[in-house]
Amino acid sequence: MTRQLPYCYKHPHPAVAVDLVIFTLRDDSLHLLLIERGAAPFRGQWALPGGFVRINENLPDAAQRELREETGLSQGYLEQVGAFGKPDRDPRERVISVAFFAIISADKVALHAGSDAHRVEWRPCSDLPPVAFDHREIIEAARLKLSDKINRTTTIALEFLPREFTLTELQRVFEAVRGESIDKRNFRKWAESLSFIKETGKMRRGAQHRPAALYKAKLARR
Amino acid sequence: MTRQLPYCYKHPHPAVAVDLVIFTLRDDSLHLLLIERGAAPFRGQWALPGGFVRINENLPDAAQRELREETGLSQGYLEQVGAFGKPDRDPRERVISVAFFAIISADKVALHAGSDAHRVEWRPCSDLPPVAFDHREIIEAARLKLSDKINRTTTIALEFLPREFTLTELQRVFEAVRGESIDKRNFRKWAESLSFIKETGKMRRGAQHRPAALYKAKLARR
DNA sequence: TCAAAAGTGTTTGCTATACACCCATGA
DNA sequence: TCATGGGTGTATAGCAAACACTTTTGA
Repeated sequence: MTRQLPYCYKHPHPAVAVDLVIFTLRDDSLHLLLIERGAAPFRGQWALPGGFVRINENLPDAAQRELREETGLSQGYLEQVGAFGKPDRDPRERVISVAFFAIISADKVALHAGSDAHRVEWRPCSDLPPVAFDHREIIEAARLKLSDKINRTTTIALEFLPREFTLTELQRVFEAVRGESIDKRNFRKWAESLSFIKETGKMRRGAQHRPAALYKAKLARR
Repeated sequence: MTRQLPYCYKHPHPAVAVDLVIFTLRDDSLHLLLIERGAAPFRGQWALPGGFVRINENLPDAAQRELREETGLSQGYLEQVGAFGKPDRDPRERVISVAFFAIISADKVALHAGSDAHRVEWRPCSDLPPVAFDHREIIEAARLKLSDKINRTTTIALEFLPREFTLTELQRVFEAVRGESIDKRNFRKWAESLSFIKETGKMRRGAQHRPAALYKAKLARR
């Protein structure tokens, strides 16, 4: 018995996990990463990537580790959404989940099917399948937090974009996150006042229309 | 051995606690509740009230329970701040703390010294003593969240006040939370546009100055 | 030459801020 | 009568939103 269950406590302890809501922009719309669960419970259902926190691991480190395991990315914006702990949210045992949201730019992702997952897929936020556990609730909280955050801390919009980007691409980020379209002239006037981006002098050519000026962050990222 | 440590798991589990940042307004300034710890670790030091989450208890319920144990109040605004989980934040064992902030009106408090606390005191936010664990960090996060929240969700300002209040008292709430003074005429003009308060028709008399009109929430609280 | 996105200004209304004096009361 | 907070209006500047046409390219 002690062989199989070697960690003993005076009082009952819950397990603690991290779950990740990983956002990206594809085809001008907000997507997030779901995995198809390869093990019970909820085997075969879609769910957020996540896993248990190691006993000496900081919460953001655990989130970072899961992010790397699912996407191959070792950097990317990460922010805590909060703790979710309804007693029956996991049928196995009491599990408190600390949710994080992450933002990554679509051009940098290499998806890895994890050991306990069949498939890993980007799904549009506007059309999500049913998800396991209380992950729907976590996703809603993360979306709220993200749209709050992008309004306050405009710079994180850049996390969705490659190093060089056009103003229209930047506009699409705000439109996707806010879920509404923005007037082009008003947006560009407002973007001029942003102090954290600058023109590169280069142009993006090759499309069947007028070339677009390329911008980048003033402070180098990544 | 099994007698003393009867709860056994295959993997190590952290303990999970809730900690409370309980705000109130006293003498026109923001205060929060601290307890003097009566037991190790940090015996004799000031700390936030809190305790372990029971194995079948929802997180907000645990916070509500702690709030009641410390203040005698069974209602009051409660909102999660987030999870704090540095591996060494508690010297006893790995403890993940889920912090909540609460708002209560000073006129309703009956402080109870808990079983593991010597003293329970209101302390001004502007002049806090050193606190145990990572509670300073939790307090800062809670203050940020509170001032965010009061700007977005104006109605929670009422949580600081008795059922009937004057406009000056309401102004003091915003001033204390924002940490800056507000022009009286601008405030009152803005307050007129609030749809969730109304005049009672009554006046607060008895002070050595002109009586003040009393207001209350349009929707009955408590 | 056509389709498709890039780029560009002005007007209007609302909201935030600055600012100073008289009023009603209790001691 | 005096100290104390209660109560009131106007002017200005800055920001958000509405709104339409010309330009440049690749196919």
